[in-house]
Amino acid sequence: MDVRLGYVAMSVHVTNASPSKTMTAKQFTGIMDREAGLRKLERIAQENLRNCLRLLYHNRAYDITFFRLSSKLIPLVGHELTEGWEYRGHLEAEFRTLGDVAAKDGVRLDFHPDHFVVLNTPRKNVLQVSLDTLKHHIWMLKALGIQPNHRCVLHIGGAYKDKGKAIRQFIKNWELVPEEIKGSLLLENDDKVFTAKETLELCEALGVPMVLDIHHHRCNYEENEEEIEALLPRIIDTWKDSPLPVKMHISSPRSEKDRRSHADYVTPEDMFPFLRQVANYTDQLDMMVEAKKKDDALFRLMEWVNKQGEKEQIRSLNGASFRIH
DNA sequence: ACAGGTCAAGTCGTA
DNA sequence: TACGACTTGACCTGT
Repeated sequence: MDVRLGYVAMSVHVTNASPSKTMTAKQFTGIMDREAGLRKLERIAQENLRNCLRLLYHNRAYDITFFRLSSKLIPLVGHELTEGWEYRGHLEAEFRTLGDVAAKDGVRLDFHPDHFVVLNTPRKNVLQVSLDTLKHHIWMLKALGIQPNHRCVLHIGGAYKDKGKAIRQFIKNWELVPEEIKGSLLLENDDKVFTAKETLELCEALGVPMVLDIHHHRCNYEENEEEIEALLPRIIDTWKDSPLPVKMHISSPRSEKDRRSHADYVTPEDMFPFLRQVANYTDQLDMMVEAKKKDDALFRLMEWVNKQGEKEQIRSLNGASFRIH
C-alpha cells in the first residue's frame, strides 16, 4: 500500500505564515466606516491566501502532496455584520493562483469546517447557518479550480441525549441539504459521541465516504463492538465511487491522563501496525497527521521510515510518501 | 518581549 | 435560563 502523509493548515517550519489571521467582530464594529472595515477584512484574507501559497511552496520543496486548508481563510465571512459583503471578486485571483500551484504539484486539498457546522441540529436557524457556511466552502473550492466532491469533512454532530434520535434527525435534515453540498461532504467518527461503527452505518445509508480517525476510535468505541479491522473493508468500500483515494486521520494521545488531546508528535507504534491492517484492504491511502507539531510531526515519521523502515518492510518513496508491505 | 485574558459561531453538564 | 468547559490560534492589554 502506498501512503501519502498530510498535515493541517499551518507549518511550524515556515514562520509568520499564518493562514488564519483575523479580526474580531468587536474590532470590526469599532471601525466607523463599514466599507473601510470590509476592505481591511479583504486585506487580511489576501494575506492569509498569500501565506497559504508560501506553505504550498514549502510543501513542494519537501514533496508533501496532501494538505488541509484552514477554514478561517476569510475572517468574519458569514457573520451577520458582513452580510452582503462582495468579497469574491477581491479574492478570486489569489484563490486561482493557489489552486494552480496545487494542481501543478498534484496536491490533494481539503477542508474541515469547524464544530459550529452541525447538520443534525434540531434548530432550523443553526442548520441554515451551517448550510451557508458549507456553500461558502464550495465557493472556495471552485475558486481554487477544484471539483467540490468529497472535500469537506464533518462530524455527525450532537447527541441531544438520544443518539438514535440524533441520527434520525441527521437523515431528516439531509433531505434539506442541496445536492451539491451533499456531494462535497465526508463524515468522520468523533472522540466523544458517534463511534466508528455508528458513523459507518450512517455513511452507508447516505452514500457518503467515511473518514476513519483512528485516534478518535481509540477514545470512543462501544465495549461490545467488533475490532476495527472487521469494519475496515466496509469503511474503505464507502470510497468506491469517489475519484479520491481513501482518507484517514491519525494522532497520538497527549498523555495518559489526557488521552483525547493531540500530542506534539505521532508515535510510530500508534500508526504503523494500524497501517498494516489497512493495507489488507486498499493499495492507496492518504493519511492526515493531526499533531501539534504539524509538518514537523510528518518529518519525524518519515525519519523513522528512513531509519527503521527497512526491517519493517516500509520503504520511503519520495518526500512524505512511503510504501508498506 | 512576554504573560494572561478574550473571542462569532454549538453542545453539554451543572446550577 | 444562564454560564463555564470544551478547544484553538490569534490578538489585545498590561507590564
